[in-house]
Amino acid sequence: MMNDERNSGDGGGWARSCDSCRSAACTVYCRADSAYLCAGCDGRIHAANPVASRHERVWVCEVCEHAPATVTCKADAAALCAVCDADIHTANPLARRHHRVPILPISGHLFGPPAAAHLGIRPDGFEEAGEVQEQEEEEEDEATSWLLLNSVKTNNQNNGFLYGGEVDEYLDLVEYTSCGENQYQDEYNQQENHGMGDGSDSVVPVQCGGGNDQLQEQQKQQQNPQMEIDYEASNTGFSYTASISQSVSSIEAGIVPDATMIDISNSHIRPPKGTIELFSGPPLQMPHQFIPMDREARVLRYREKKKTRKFEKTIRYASRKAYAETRPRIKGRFAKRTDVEVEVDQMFNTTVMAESGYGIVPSFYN
DNA sequence: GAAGTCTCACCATCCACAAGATGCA
DNA sequence: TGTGCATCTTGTGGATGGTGAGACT
Repeated sequence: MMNDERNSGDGGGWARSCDSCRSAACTVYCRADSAYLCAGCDGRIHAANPVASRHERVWVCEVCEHAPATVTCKADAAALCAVCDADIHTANPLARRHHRVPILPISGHLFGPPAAAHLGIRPDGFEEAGEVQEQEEEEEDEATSWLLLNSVKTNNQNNGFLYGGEVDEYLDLVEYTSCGENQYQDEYNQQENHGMGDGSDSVVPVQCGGGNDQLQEQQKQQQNPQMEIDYEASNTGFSYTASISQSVSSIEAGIVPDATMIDISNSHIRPPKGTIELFSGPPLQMPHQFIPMDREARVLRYREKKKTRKFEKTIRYASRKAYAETRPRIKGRFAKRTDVEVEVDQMFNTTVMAESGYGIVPSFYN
């Protein structure tokens, strides 16, 4: 199993397939075995015995997905191979300022978001000893780095977002935990069990980086339900949005060249914690007519993706928003309702209930 | 120092959720 | 009487938006 050389795996445009199961895309490279493994096989093989569990593995490069990562870019929060690192961080003087550190090998069980692992954060949420102080210093460098990059982007035409640049890659981690794992699951469960807009405090799937685009996309998905897996392979790989019956940032679809489109929705599997079972089923079907994506396209997509992320406020409870908007205020602060207002409110509700037969909880589904 | 921009705390109310209490087989 | 399950009650904390104050450019 010698796979050290780049692009020696499967077709150039696709993520290298797992050397064990040959079906899923690899996520880690085991140095001891000289093997590229998917998360499922990695967990299976390296949990088999104590010796195997000590094998040091590294993440596969998040850009090309074909070579073991050699460095972690703190600013990008991404693990990159030497070639991608050179490509990305020699593009301009500001990119060269990104703080990169040699990739930290992973040992033991590989569960939990990759970001936490390759950023030196243990799965239990605690940072590794001795890294806290160092990270404080690094954070300053990062801030300088991406802020400067932002200012440059401002001069470019591709901007308009408050949080462009490098920091969004960190926020991807938040997205993953708060949106991918919880929100989407919750939404799916609610839709599955109750349907939309059943009058309760409905969760509004406004956006997780996609804004209204995602809402529109969701509506499309509801019209044409299907299981879909979206993985932002070129990004950090951690903003992994495994969604059922909804997904796919239309932003991506808008900017990624056609030649790369197929790859977007299929080329990847880096399942984070709790999602391995979800993807351990039948391997993804590769389309018969896929167009290989070269490195340039990947790097381009990687960069474009970072530029087009949106971070708008997410309204989780439309009813609360409605109540907040109708609530009396004093200098912007919520004020207590007067008795008169309460009475009027009750009268109104009584009238409505008499007419419709049931109460109404405001909901903002359009 | 002035002007413009940005960030954040504040407030009352609603509701999801968890824990405890209760009833029944 | 003890156990397990379902239902009800209660308490807690998060979410919500407009405004002003302060920090910052």
